[in-house]
Amino acid sequence: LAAKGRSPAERSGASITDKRRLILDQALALVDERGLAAMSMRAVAERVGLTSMALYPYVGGKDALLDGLVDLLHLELGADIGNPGADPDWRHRLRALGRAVRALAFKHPGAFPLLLNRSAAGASASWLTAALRGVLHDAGVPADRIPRLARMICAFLLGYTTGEVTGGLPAGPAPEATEQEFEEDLADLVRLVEVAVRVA
Amino acid sequence: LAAKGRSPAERSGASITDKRRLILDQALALVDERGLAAMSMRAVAERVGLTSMALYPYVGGKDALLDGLVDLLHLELGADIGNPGADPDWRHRLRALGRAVRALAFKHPGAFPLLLNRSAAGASASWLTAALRGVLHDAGVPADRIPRLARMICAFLLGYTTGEVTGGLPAGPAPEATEQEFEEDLADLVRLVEVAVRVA
DNA sequence: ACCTGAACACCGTTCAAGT
DNA sequence: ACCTGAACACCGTTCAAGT
Repeated sequence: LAAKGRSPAERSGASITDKRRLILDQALALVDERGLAAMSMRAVAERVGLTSMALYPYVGGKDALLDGLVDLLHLELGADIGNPGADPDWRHRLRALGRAVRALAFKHPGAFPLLLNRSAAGASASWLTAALRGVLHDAGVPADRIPRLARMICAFLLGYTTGEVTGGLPAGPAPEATEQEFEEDLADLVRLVEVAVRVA
Repeated sequence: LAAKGRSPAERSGASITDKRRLILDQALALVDERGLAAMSMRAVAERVGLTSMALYPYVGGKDALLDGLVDLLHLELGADIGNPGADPDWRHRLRALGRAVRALAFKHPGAFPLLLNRSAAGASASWLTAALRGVLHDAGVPADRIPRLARMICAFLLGYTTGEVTGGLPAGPAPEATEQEFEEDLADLVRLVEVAVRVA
């Protein structure tokens, strides 16, 4: 699954950081396939073609590895909605953001709950907040209300989608929200922002 | 810490289920004091005064024990806001609900994230949803919108407070929301409900 | 420089055996 | 009936040793 039998630091590529990334990618793939509980240092190492002790210089322990996965998820989220070519309609952008978060959750159901469970320290972590604040700014929300409202929406999106993926939200009849329900909920979110503008 | 040197099933009390509860209580206390990672079967057993193998008949494995903790949290939440003597003002009740959830999070920061991370299957899990639906009903939200809106608010409250307790929400300057910020956010939540009524 | 073997102190869980 | 001892297959992590 990893690159074919390459020797370490082959051909003097920038491999210190590349290898770290390779390990993180394989760890995420493992979590996607077999769940978070199956992600042991030994299992990750085997997937990469090493022994567990060899991972430590690159990812520094299991806890740090989990933080690395959180970073990876944030990066993927950032890539899914690139800043360039942004829709001028903030309503569209807010919906797109919501859909991107939800898509990430379903793509990585095992790892996604880490986002809300581990502190969002990394620089890439603030991407979602930045995007939300941009949306609120364009919506005309007064500047002093933007940080709090962005935080609220972030909490809602992560809580909602985490709940879908873990079953943590006591649902009605269906365990998961349907696509359509989610779209309606996004519409309510848009309305909340519109109210925040009018109240100003 | 547990009851003084009682023999098992002492005096033929209803001890099968009592002992289970005792174990769960001690497990929660352990998580409160030393964190979720420190909660091993062996550590819980030692706290109760048994060996780890003796726990299995009562709580049935570690995974089931964690589900038991989730149930305990839901029960505590239900007790914190008893149905009787409910404030007739739905706005007050909604705020009280939010504060109760937040208080629970800070009382059990280690265990609280389990609520969103594990499926809410137990009967006591639906308590929060039921209370929210009651609030929305009294607010005059049309019946067909209540389930979805209750789910949204639940997702928001759990996501928000989990994020506070874990640091999982990329915050602004301060890591945690202040009490006052939270109150303002609750006010926004009330407004969201008011909008849901008007749109009807 | 990069990796491994061996070892340590822990896990969750089982099952036969104790009282 | 209720509990334990011993054992199994795993963990995360360290460190001296290999190449």
